[in-house]
Amino acid sequence: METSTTHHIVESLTRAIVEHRLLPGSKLAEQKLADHFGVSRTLVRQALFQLSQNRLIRLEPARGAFVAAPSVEEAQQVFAVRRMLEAEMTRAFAKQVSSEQITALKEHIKQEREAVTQGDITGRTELLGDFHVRMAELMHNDVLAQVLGELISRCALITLMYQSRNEAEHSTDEHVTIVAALEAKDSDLAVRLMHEHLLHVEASLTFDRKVPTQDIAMALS
Amino acid sequence: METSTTHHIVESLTRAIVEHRLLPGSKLAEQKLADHFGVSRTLVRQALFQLSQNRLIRLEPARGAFVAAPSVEEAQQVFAVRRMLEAEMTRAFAKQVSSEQITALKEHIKQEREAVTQGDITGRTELLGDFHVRMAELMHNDVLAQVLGELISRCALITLMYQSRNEAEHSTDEHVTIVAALEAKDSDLAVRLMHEHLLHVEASLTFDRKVPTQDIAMALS
DNA sequence: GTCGACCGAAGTGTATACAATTTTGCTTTT
DNA sequence: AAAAGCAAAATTGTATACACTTCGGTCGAC
Repeated sequence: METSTTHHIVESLTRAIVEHRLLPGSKLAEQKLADHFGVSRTLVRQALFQLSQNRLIRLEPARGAFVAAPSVEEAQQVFAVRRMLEAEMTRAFAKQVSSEQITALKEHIKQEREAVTQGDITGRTELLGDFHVRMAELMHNDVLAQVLGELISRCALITLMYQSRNEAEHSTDEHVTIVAALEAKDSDLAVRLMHEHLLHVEASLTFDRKVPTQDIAMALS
Repeated sequence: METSTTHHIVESLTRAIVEHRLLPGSKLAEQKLADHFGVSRTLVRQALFQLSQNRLIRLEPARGAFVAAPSVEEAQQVFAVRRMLEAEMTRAFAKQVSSEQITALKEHIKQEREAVTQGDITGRTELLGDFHVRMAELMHNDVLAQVLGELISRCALITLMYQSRNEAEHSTDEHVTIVAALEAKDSDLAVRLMHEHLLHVEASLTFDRKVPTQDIAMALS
């Protein structure tokens, strides 16, 4: 089951949504998508269902699929969960940190900087989030990595929508200080820095509301 | 989108899997399920996809659906994440605890006891897990409640498989002590008790391996 | 006697057809 | 002119049809 065609559709729509070519509230009509991708509605429906599980779209019975507009409350709840989870993750990480792990994280940060300086907005947002997932992976806890990944992608819409370049740079700087604390095996400091980092990211999100609607064919070009 | 027919199929299969009428490894053939539920393969496939997202089944491309057999490592990782998350949840809960919340938790524990004494194995496992979700809900953090719910259902298979009545009673007792600590606003104690509670639950799981395969029609009766 | 290839049955993957529901725009009524 | 009603068009929900892959077994070669 589950071919790669569906996956391609999911990826394509995800990018379109996350890059705001499809604005929150836009209707995603099945036949139009099917025509665009040159497949049947069957595959489109599979993809839409998958996207709904990722909270990127909302499925309304008998009415169709719409690009999700995550609420401020939801984003705040996500960040509350992340603070709980990642504070403890950081503590556990510090307890078993190795030089290879530090090297890997530093390497990741290098990529972040590159994306930020190049103005690659989608890439930098993804990389900034991946830093946290990377930590989980380096601890060899796949479940943790996956849960974190879901949480991050869950408010990717909001994060992407409202993160300025300055804030992205600030995030990378904070990643650097966290890694430094980890390298020094100062777990209390690392935990505190991670906690504050997440507070900063949440605070940097300016919770405006934008207008919905857009043309599908245009957005997917 | 998403009607209630598929939901019924999901519920029915979930019960069957969780109650071990369908053993890990069993093949779930689409046409057989469709016949059994009196629907087309379309709806069965929707249900199977949903179940795969819940990790209750595995979907292998072009081979079909099989009841999942969560590995020991995965269960341990899930518990590691739960300890991280729930320790901090407990701390946050203690900081804002109200008498209504305590009452609600005590009421929940009463239900647990009832299920345990009546030997309602499925019910008691569900209620024992729901205690933790209930805490999240009482904090008005839906995201937290949902993430926790997913984590718990993710190893429901294993938990259910290997939890004896004695262990269930022990869990309820520990819930009582946690609530008592919360009521006394002793957050440090509550956090420690929760942490130990989760260690106990994990330790109580005897990680045997059982044999697979079973007849679908039989299992769904 | 064992290994390998081929053939048929069974099962999954995708497309299409049909039914049921919602949406839309026009007509009618007040 | 605004609102309500109705019918046609569009869209979603479900079933079926067909293509393609996998699985099992038999037959034949070595």
